[in-house]
Amino acid sequence: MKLKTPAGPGAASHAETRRQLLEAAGEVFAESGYREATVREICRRAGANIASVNYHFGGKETLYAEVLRYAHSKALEKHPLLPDVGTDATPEKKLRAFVHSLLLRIFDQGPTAWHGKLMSREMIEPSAALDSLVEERMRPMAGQLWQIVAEILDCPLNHERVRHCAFSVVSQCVFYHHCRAVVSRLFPKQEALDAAGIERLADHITNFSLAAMKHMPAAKR
Amino acid sequence: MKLKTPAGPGAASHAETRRQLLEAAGEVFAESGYREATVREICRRAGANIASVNYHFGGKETLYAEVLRYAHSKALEKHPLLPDVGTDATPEKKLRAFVHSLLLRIFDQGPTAWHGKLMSREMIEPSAALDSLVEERMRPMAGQLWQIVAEILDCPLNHERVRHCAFSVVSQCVFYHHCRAVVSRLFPKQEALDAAGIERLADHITNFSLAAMKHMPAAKR
DNA sequence: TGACGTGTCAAACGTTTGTTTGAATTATCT
DNA sequence: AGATAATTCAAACAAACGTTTGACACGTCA
Repeated sequence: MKLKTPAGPGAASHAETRRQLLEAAGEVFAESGYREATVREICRRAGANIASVNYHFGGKETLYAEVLRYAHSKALEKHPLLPDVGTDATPEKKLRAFVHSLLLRIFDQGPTAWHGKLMSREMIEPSAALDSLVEERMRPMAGQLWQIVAEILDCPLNHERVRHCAFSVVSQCVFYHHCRAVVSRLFPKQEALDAAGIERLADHITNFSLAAMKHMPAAKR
Repeated sequence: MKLKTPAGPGAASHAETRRQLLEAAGEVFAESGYREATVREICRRAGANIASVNYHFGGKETLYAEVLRYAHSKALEKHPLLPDVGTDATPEKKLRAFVHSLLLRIFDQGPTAWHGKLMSREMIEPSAALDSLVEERMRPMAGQLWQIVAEILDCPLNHERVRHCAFSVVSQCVFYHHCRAVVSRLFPKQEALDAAGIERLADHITNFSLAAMKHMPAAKR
């Protein structure tokens, strides 16, 4: 990897500049959204010239599409779909593992924390990239959860109640992330969601959902 | 209501122009977000001049704040917080009423369907207007829910568990709307959320949450 | 060395944005 | 009717945006 001296420009490689632009663009797009994000700010953070976006990607819109694909593959390589739970574990333990893993994925705060925010924006303003994202990443996840829930409920997999309860579980996981703007305003001194906070949140969601599924009134049909 | 002839303008009242601007702005802000929405498009839909936004509201940002407050009060007046339940009702019935009313507010599909979309955008991209909105509208709502939950849990109001469970209830309500892009892709023939569908969803969320709160393992502290 | 292709740079381009302006129009009151 | 304040209008404003441009620096091969 070649170091670029600030004063003497020039010798940075094609691929390296591309990568730095993608990383910077991911940050800025996640923070500000597509429209409010400016090419100037992206280039500033990437340490590149204003014209570099058009030179390397052809334009702002093409860059955004590339960033989504880049984020997708990065998230896949960091958080494999199948968590490490033995198939012989109790469904209760599987649910706990599923919830915890989902929370970790959502609240990932590494240097690439913009993946989650980018996806949140896709929820509200879906682009063409969401279709493949749902099919490749979310449908397998949903299938896993349904099997766990169906085991706990002792229901057939395609029962309506399985779907409802699975959504109830997922909804609690995504809530603190999606609505963090309101939550943090309601509780200014809310505990930071570090590893320990995520553990406790996972405990609450699991306990809440398990108690619910085991004691819900019988299905009407 | 007075019809305004395009050629000969004039006699629309101050309040009427304000209202039409608020309605048009609600639509456009919900469709495009704050940044992408243009004052020109808002004025075009309102049948008003480009300068009217600055004349009546002082600017785009002030208009947006007014639209948020307008949307919330309209939604609240259409679907009151706790409709037709007396203070002597059981906490179970109160919870059911709260959930149902919240769902109605979120999924309102009348000519003012932009309320929900507007709130979703505020969650992901909070503006300065969210602060007052949380304090004036959402904190009282949260207070009501806490009282109901505390009654059901038989806990003191400021117990951590009350807050967690209340969030679990709300999260289920907002999920189907917030993540509808994913839900509708997972189930292309998802049942439409008409009045009956909302009733059934309210039943599920209430049953799920009541069973959870009544049978959760005892609090650690 | 010299010519060529690649990547970077500062500057400028044309467009769109929110906002301002000053005249024109309307309503209200004496 | 005439005067005054309120409201609307077309036009123009400065700023910010994405994009384009032409010159410049560097590595490579003849």
